[in-house]
Amino acid sequence: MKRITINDIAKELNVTPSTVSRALAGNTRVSVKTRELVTQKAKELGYQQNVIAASLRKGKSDTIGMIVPRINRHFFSNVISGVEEILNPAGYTLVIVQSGENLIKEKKAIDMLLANHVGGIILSLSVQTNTYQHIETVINRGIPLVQFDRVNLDIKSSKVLNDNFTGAYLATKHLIKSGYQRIAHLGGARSLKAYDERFKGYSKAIEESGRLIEDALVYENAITREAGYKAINQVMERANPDAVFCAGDYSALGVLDALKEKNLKIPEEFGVVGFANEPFSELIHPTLSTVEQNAFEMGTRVATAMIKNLEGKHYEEEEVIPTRLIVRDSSWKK
Amino acid sequence: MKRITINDIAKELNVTPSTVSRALAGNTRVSVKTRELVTQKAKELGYQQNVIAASLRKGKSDTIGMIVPRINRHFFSNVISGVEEILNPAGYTLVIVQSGENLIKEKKAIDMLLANHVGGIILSLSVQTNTYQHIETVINRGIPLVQFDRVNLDIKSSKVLNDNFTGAYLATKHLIKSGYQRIAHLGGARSLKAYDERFKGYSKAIEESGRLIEDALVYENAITREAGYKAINQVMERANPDAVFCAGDYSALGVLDALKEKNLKIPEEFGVVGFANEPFSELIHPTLSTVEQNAFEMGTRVATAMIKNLEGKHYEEEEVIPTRLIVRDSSWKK
DNA sequence: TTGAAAGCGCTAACAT
DNA sequence: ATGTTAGCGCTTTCAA
Repeated sequence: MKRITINDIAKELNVTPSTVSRALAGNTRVSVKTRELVTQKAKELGYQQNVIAASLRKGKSDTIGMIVPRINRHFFSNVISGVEEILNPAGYTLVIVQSGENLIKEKKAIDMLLANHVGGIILSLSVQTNTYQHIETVINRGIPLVQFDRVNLDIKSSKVLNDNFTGAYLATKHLIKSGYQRIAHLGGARSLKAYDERFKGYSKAIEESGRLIEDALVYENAITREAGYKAINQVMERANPDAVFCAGDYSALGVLDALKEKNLKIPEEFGVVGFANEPFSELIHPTLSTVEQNAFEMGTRVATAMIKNLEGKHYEEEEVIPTRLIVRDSSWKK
Repeated sequence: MKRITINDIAKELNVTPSTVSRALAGNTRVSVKTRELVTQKAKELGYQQNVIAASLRKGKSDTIGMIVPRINRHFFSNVISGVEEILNPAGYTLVIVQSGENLIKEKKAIDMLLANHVGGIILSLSVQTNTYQHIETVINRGIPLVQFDRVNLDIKSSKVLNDNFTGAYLATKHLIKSGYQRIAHLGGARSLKAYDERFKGYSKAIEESGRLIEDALVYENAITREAGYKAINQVMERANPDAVFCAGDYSALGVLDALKEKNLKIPEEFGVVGFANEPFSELIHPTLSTVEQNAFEMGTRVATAMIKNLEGKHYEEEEVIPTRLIVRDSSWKK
């Protein structure tokens, strides 16, 4: 079962491959008649362009590489959907690779994508990433880069970010308004800007209310359910909180575990707000107040930025996607 | 910033590109010394193979295409992880495309992958798919195909399936043993084998217990939360069930909504078992009994089957991955 | 408006 | 053990 090439079409029509190539590309320097003839014959023979050959010749491809820490996270899989929504209709193909939150795998992923001559790379850094030469390589090769969510600000590229600061600020302010007095914060690794911003949003709200940031109320690096459970227990022992803003829904889950164990009433005796609006957050009991990140929209913006880069070059805007507080049963206090 | 090619290496070393190519491929017909020289120079110059050129020349590539209905489903994203786990270390690259449960997008995805000359295609059919020429095309092109989960049995290819039948059988049997009398079933589209098998497993267990399959207790095509809610309300009106086996966790969620609305005690007055072990199933209240599908393992098996196809050709085994009943609070009755 | 010719970077048959 | 040569399928100058 040999594949049909432009040469086959050329022979059948007694023209040259060049003409066929041009006709197929819709080049107006080919007569309308010939173009029609070619298109029709192509369809008749079941011709399909050999993208590989084309991109070898052109030195670039319409394949875009995307590196994410994990594909099975609600946030990332929705960003991916958003990216595809824009990229596919525009004629681009998306290759997705997982770094698994691992620097070495991230480097390999970039190597692989470069070896495959992708037209551009979309990247969200792994937690581990603390060295950036592999990313500079992308820039140096002149390949468009769009960073999102977990970005490195020093690297020159388009960036699409969540408004983590405002999300955290609103969440904390909401806890304050609800009447909670001693509001704790379970954060993530502050080396990542996303988590640092959430901490800053928390701090701003606390300070605005005329209170002090107490170190004893803040716990860094607790983003899993287990870590959240342990962290809140420690904070409760040392700082007597009556509410907590968690930098992630999973740690909030751990907090709920601990509170139930202690038979504390939620939200009457203790308020909880998470971050990310994971699907489970509205399914658990009590339903979890949280911050929505608009992952899908982020994806569409990322893709749009990539296309601009691909077309015009040197589009280095930094976009911020708004976040939105969702108040549910874990924090609303009459 | 020009890329280093084998020609550059060849010139520097005063050998021919062929030698470099062979050396890089580890061909033993090149002297050990030359091989070392080449490898070192390649590293020195920062050489990176141009995969595009290689695969144009070889007429095939190490890129494997994978088409799934949705990437943001727990099951599929975990299958993907499993596939990557095997494929990446083996030197293959995975391109993931979503069909969005849409036949037209599925066709386009296949076209795209074929145009990109992928070495093989991994596929799980969309719900809509009822025509199969586009898949035959893959076979006719001689490109290895591995189907998983949502497969078409008439198409000749490797297949990896869940043991839906046994999962459903065990789930239903568990409800029977727990003492429930009138066990309903909310199923999916029976045109998909997966859902048909679940229905059959349910039927077998019911019959074995000496009861009859009552049409009024069975509801087809309810796999979302909303559909589950509506379906169970209808079934309760017409057939007086005291338990239900749902073909999916989402419909089970809808069932729980309805039961809570009616103030029925779970599991005392009504038992529920779902299917898929979605992450939320152990987070909701009551925790949901369900059937685990071992998505990750399925992925590793799929990848292994693909590699066998890639190497030996015509490996058309049909593998079945065991499922496992997980009993939680929604069904255990003392 | 079309053709001729070259070449993207690599591999593989066929020498030597 | 290495070199020569040809060509994968396409695009793109340059020429006509």
